[in-house]
Amino acid sequence: MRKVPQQQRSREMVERILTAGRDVVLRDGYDAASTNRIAAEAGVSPGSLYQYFPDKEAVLSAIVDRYVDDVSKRVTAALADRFDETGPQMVRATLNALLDALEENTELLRVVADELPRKENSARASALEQRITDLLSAYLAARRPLMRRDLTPSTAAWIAVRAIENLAVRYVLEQPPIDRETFVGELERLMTAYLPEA
Amino acid sequence: MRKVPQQQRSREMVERILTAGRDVVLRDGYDAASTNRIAAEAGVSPGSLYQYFPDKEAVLSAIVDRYVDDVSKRVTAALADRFDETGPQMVRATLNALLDALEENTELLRVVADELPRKENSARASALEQRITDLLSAYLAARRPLMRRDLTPSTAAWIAVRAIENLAVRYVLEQPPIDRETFVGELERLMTAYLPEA
DNA sequence: GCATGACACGAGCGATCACTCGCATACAAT
DNA sequence: ATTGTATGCGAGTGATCGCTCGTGTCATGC
Repeated sequence: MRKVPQQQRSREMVERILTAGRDVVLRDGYDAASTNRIAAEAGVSPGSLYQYFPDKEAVLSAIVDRYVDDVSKRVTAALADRFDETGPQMVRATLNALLDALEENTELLRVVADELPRKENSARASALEQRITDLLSAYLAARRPLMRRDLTPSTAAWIAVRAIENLAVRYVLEQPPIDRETFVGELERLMTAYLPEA
Repeated sequence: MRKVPQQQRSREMVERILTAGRDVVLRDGYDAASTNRIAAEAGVSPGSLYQYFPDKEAVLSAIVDRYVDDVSKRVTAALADRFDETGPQMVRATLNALLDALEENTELLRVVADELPRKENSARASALEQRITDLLSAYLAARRPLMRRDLTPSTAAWIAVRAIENLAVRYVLEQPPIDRETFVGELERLMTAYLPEA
């Protein structure tokens, strides 16, 4: 942000720009979301937009951040809630929270996951991934005595987290002929089979 | 292709355009790969480029197609070679072929997987995914008597193929602190644990 | 009510882009 | 040699883009 909006009307303008930007992205696609068009959609002049955003990237970044932060919070909250329960319950609860969050706005997910170059997302997404990976890694390390001796917790966590995350996103976007209950059950099985004593 | 090159020199020109395009993409990134720049890099005029390619998309598409087709062929070949062996061997051989193919040109993989919007890839990548999914699905169906009764082969195949593919790509691109032997072993375990009788 | 800074405007700048077209050249067949 | 065609050229077109800046309006403190 180039300048902090101080008056009520400017704060409202920033808000209008963000929601207009999201609307343009949803309606016309990510590539068509030019600053001029977002400003027009928001009923704001291009110059006004640049009073509070340093460049185009900042506008779109703010829009995507809102979405990713929302998903992030819901998933980490679900995981934290069940952190003391058994492995299968943890997987199930976290996965359900993730699927709920992703299914709530499939169109925005499609833009973020399919239209944005991964590069621009990696910082955001990998922040969440890393947080979850660390949590799971710690969890596994605590249970290490019960597990295979040769399995490094961080390795298992790296694999498990990426597998689950990607499968959940693909499931929501591709809508394969697998009903959700079955899907959740299978991923639970996949994880408990891989990490049997967790 | 707008026109089929008939003489030797025009075929060479098309070749020069494709390799120049790949070089530009690798050096300057996907977004910077404009038709003018590719033509300049190839030592060719923009007009000439458009004699054999209908539009920009066709040029970049041809470049990416080459790469994806190459990876595709190697992986399907490896899988077909081991199709009559046991599950673990199949997984190991296929995964090794995939990792070999991906590691051979990490930079191009990065462009295709990280800089290209997934949308533009989905047709290409999902063709491979679908082929492998079908193969694995048939394989599992043939062994169904040995397996859990409630597990639909196509469901298990969908999950297994996407999990392996994504994990392999991410492993090559992110280079997590997991050595390759361990990684292959873990994915083999992940699969054999999930599909124990396969 | 007046001054001051925050706010909003929108025409337009400079750059880039995908793509075209009129023209010159090289090749192949006769 | 001549002719028809395939090839190649590159300046140029029109459109779009991100972004600026000079101008005017509004809110706020005094």
